[in-house]
Amino acid sequence: MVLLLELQRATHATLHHLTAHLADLGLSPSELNALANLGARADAVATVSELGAAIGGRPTTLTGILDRLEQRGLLAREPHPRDRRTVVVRPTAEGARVAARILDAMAQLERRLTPEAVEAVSAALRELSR
Amino acid sequence: MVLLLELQRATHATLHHLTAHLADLGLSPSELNALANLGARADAVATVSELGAAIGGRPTTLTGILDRLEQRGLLAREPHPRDRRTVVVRPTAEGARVAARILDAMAQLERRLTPEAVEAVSAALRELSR
DNA sequence: TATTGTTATACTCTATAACTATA
DNA sequence: TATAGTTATAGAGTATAACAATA
Repeated sequence: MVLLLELQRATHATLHHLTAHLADLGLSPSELNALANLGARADAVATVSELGAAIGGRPTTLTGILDRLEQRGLLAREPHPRDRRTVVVRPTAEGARVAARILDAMAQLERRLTPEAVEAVSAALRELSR
Repeated sequence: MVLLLELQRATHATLHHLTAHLADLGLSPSELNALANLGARADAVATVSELGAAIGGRPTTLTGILDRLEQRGLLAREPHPRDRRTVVVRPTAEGARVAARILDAMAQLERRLTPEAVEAVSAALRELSR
């Protein structure tokens, strides 16, 4: 088998698993991904550019995703303290709870693998993403 | 880091790499994925359902993707010899050449990893896709 | 001049449900 | 009755280019 084809398939399958498991949230795969990425950060805060880099999305895509998450009260846009061109994104209290739920569901799937396998896959994925 | 977030990121990054490397083909990521999956099969032939399962897409998505690939002369729809409800999809001669190019670009990326790493990742991805 | 984020536009992907033809 | 694939519709993701505000 070709690894990249398996990669695409696994991404589809895990995304489908997550959206089904978290269907009551009514969030799209990209919305789940964006909120989870934000929740996984040390301070749960990022600029739009940083979040775009983290999820592999373009600024134009981010705008729509963030609009919907903001409209649902899951995150807020704030001005950057030092650069007034930049927008900082921060989860609300409810957004943080939802992010924790998503990360928990992801961790549950991850537990199918041994810690050694997780580390090996992680290193390989970083190498492919270079 | 959360492995599933890295998985999403790697999928985006590799897809972006491939579409840039094969920009002259003018194919969308899903079209590349469908054609490569078809080319990776032993006989390069599949039903619409089989291809949908392979790329993690719904029948409704497949219809559009296959329409465009057919319109470009890269594949043909044929009746199934035994079940007249079923449609068999087969690359044309040009489609087979394009599929080979896509698979070659994928293999090139894959060569960044050792064969052992490829096998480890492959096993882990199958486990996550279950 | 260059960068951040948004808007405008057009195309592609996705999900749901309804439909046709066939089994 | 059930299944394979398509069509219809609406919402979401994507790329490109243009834009305003700021650096």
